[in-house]
Amino acid sequence: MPVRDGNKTGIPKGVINRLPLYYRYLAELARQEVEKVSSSELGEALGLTAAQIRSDLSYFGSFGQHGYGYRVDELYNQISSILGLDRAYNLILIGAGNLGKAIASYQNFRNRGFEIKAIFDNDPLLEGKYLSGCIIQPIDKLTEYLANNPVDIAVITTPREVAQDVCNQVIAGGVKAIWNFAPVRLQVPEGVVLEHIHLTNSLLRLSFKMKHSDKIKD
Amino acid sequence: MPVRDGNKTGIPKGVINRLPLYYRYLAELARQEVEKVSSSELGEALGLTAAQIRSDLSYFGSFGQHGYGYRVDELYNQISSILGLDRAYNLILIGAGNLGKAIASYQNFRNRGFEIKAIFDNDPLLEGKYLSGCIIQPIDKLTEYLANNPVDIAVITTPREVAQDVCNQVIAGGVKAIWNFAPVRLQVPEGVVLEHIHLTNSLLRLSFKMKHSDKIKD
DNA sequence: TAGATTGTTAATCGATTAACAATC
DNA sequence: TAGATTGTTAATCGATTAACAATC
Repeated sequence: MPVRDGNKTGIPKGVINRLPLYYRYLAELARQEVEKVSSSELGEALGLTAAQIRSDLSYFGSFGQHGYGYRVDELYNQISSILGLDRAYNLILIGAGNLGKAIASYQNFRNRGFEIKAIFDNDPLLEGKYLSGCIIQPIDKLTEYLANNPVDIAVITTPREVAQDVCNQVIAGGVKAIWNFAPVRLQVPEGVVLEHIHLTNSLLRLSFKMKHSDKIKD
Repeated sequence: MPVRDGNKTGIPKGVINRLPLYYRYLAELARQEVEKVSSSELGEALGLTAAQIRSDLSYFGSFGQHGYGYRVDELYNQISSILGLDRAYNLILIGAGNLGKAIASYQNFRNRGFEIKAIFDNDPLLEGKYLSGCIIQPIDKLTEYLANNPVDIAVITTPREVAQDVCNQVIAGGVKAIWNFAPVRLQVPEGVVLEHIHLTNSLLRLSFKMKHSDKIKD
């Protein structure tokens, strides 16, 4: 499995954004029991060039066959593995407000091996209630929980005021990945990975595009 | 107000992503009653180069003063206007499940002039209930509503199966902007703008980063 | 084999950064 | 005026695309 690039230069962000697209489209093809696909067919379907798809894949190895294309099931498995979907993840969720409830109830993640194991919230009215099969615990139980249970990903759906504090706590407890929904740029040390879903920024981009739709690239 | 670029080449995506950052940080500075800020101070705070900030702003005009920097309140107002926040928007929300409820209850948008005026859902159990001050209506009232009320933005929080169909309906009703939370790539005609929040893609990126944290750029 | 499509290199394109004249 | 910082051009960097030898 020759890899185009050592870990000197790294994987460009655009590649990381496109991998989930490939994954999802290949999942769809596999469901339809399509056997093979070429980079130009993939490009056609996803609005990308064939060259870009081949180039993206070549960061991770050679998965196709000259003159044939890619076997759908094989490429799907390879990309699943590249995305880290060949294992299960333990999640905890901090903040059981509306957004936290929505995420806890969302089944798409669970189906792919991301399971919420514990939920924390500071509201005494929520304490002891069940949400998606988890009992809601007060946040001062968080450190104890982290000391006794393996946690891969912390999902932060708290108000912005406490998000950084919660973030620091879970990092202190050894969590290495944070999925943040609070509207604040969290500071994390080297070695902790972070994905941010920022609803307001997205809405502001939409508003911008409405005002400037004539002069937007792409 | 000399603009660096006609609408020949357009505004790069990166600029659109950064404008909300500038907006939010300037709002914070204004709240703290800071009077002036330089591009290097902004860059420092946001993890960007001073040159990039000046370059981004120059797409829209010249807002600074040589030898001084930028007046916080003035730049804040200018960026607000660039983002289209100098007016109000009428929103409708289709899909009153967990995610729809979370968004309807989220006050951050309303404070900036984005107001949800109507909510639609196909579930007969929800019909007639109130959510954030709106009565939940069946989706077959949607076309009639669009014919009689101005709608700037449709928020789609339906299941993926019906999202494209709902999208087509609102576009047929004249809506020019769609904020999509359903896990599907919506097809929209020229002239309709689209912002997509894709929770699963974000989680897959996080998973990827966990597996490859050693070889990621930036 | 002939036809097709990969993987990869070279060429192109676009975005970021550095540098600096303009100027408050 | 001297010092500082902008707005913009030129240089650099990185990502995308085109081209093609390798090969199934």
